[in-house]
Amino acid sequence: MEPVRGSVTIEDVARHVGVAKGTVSRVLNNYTDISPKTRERILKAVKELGYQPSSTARSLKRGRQDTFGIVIPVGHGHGADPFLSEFIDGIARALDDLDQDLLVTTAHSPAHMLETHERLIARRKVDGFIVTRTEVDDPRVAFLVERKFPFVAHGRTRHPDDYAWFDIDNETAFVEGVVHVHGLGHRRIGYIGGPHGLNFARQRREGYLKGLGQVGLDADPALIVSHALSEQGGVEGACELLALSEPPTAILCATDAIAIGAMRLCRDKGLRVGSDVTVIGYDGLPVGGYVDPPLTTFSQSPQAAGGRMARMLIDIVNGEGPARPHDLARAELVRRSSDGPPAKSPQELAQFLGG
Amino acid sequence: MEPVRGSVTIEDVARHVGVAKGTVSRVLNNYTDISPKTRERILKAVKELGYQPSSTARSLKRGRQDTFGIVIPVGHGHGADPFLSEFIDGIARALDDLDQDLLVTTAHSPAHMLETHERLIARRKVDGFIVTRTEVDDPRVAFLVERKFPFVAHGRTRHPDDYAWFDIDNETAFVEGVVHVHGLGHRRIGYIGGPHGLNFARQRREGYLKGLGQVGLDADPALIVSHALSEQGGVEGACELLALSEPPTAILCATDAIAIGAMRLCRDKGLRVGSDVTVIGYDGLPVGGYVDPPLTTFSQSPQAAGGRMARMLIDIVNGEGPARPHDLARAELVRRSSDGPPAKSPQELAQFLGG
DNA sequence: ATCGATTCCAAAACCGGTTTTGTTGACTTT
DNA sequence: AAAGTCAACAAAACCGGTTTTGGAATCGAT
Repeated sequence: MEPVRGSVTIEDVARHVGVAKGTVSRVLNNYTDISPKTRERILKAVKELGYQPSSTARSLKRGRQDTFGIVIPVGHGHGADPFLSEFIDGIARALDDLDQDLLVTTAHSPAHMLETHERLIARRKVDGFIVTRTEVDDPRVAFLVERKFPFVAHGRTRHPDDYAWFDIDNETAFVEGVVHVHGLGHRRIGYIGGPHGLNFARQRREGYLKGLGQVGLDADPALIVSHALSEQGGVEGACELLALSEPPTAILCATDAIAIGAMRLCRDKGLRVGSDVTVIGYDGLPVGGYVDPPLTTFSQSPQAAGGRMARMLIDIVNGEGPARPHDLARAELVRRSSDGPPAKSPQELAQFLGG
Repeated sequence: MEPVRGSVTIEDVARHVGVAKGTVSRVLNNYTDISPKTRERILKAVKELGYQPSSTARSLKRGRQDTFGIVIPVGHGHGADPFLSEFIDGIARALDDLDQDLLVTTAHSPAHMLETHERLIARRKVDGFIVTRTEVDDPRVAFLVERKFPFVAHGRTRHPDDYAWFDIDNETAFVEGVVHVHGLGHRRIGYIGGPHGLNFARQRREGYLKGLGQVGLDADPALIVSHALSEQGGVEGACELLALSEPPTAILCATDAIAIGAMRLCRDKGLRVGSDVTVIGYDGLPVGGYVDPPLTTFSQSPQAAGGRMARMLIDIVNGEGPARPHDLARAELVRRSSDGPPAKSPQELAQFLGG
């Protein structure tokens, strides 16, 4: 059961030229102590024989895999996260330029997730990780920090100084969101957030509150609700907000999924989204362009984020630049059609819904 | 610049127990020529020291990487293919059980794609490939067949006997599609297809034609149009079909993207999709559930496909089962709301559109 | 008591690279 | 002319596993 070993090795090249294999290696790695003549002959032979070094052998000696890992969470049943696929796309593209590869693994539970990281480290399959969807107390981050294993996290945790991260300025985005709808004429502005455990959810809520302060509006606790980060959560959140005696005319949602659910409920109640009520999401998911009306949202270009993080990670692994780089990117408001000046006052809205 | 070599090696374990490292290896690989006593001691030490073999070293000797590769096409600008992300999800899940990993790479052109496959083979980073979105004359398939490198293709090419594939029975699905809308009462049934170069597009058209024969309808060449596999293509296709003097009341589309474009055009023309005109897609993309009305489509569960292909590939690499397994899965009609009995006859439709 | 067969394991070879160490001849230097 | 330098490469060690080879101890058979 001999494994297929058809490929040409460095030994073949060396024999073909009549030098030691170490010499071939030195040429290929741009050492300077080889005469130009020999160098040429070796390079020629390499091309002729179509030699490519075995990354396995090279890894063994150098202790580097030229591979990064990403572990994506997969739920029971519910499909792949559309954000992640574009994110991975961005990482892979950037890595292609850097001659690195990306190992993608799935995990179905937090424990399994940790286990997978551990396995990939122990088996030495990757040089670093890209950690997605960071939580406030993220066990993966804690684990990797403790093991001193290179990684870049997408999002900050409770202790953001301990490691490298790339994040979106969630807070500023929601400040802008509030200012934007305030500018459109809205005065009752609601917020549907997610579980407080998630860091970005907390930051977005902070931004919402800060924005209110900035435009001189008081925060009404009744206008702030928290639900699951899903369409269903959006439905429930909107339902709760619209049941108020003085309902909001604009609803800021922590994610696009929530916003889509909220929009659906509004429509079901007979409201025209974009005039009767403004709904704004966050994520910039492509699906937001397909819903009716197309969703106005904050976009953070998953591809760009992935690419940036890949480059940060390689710098870390190479020991270039700061050991724990931080990068805060700005989300951009993508105006589609789910926002607009309020067509009804909160009172009229309540009356309409009541009748 | 010494690379981090903190991890415990097989040598450490051997020294700790007082045996040769070969002996440790034999225990770990379940050889039978080690006494139970020694075996126990070694296993205990392995657990104590938390030893995990280096996959790199193991790969070097065994010539296997326990890694499969997938190269995904990325276009200029347009985002990641939502089908692919779920597909990858399915593969990664299946591989997790099989103790394999998945290397994901991107390619921005057919040439780059070939080059990437070649690089991964030459560098010996993967044991096999999963090839997505096969074309009728697919250079990747030709290349891999010629190199005799293990792979499983998603879809058949012109020479389907030369290699292993997993495919959806496109033809049968479209036969069913025609039978379905015929059962709803439609008699003018149109078809918007894609470029003939794509194998699945051809098969779907065949199925459409066969379905017409089955229900006793004549094929009208005017009802068959080909456009790009995109929303824009769908818009153009529907535009062409609705301009006919006797337009179709049902439109079968080769992909969901096309169907979504077609639906949009119908709505823009004032038609109610699901009653005035029936539109059916193919792919089962999640986005189909968000459009208005939700799209009726044929679904092929990307996850299931990915999982199945991963298992096929590992059998091939292990030399188990047939050398070139084939698997044909059935697509399922997911009825949402874009189909229904025709509310208007073709004549009424033409009149409505003309007026 | 001797021999062959087993059992169990040590020692060494090997995978294909990279890196360290050693060697040779040419070229300076005093 | 002897000693020291340097350029240019060969040879060997090494990375951490797996596999082959070989040998000592035990055992049963003759």
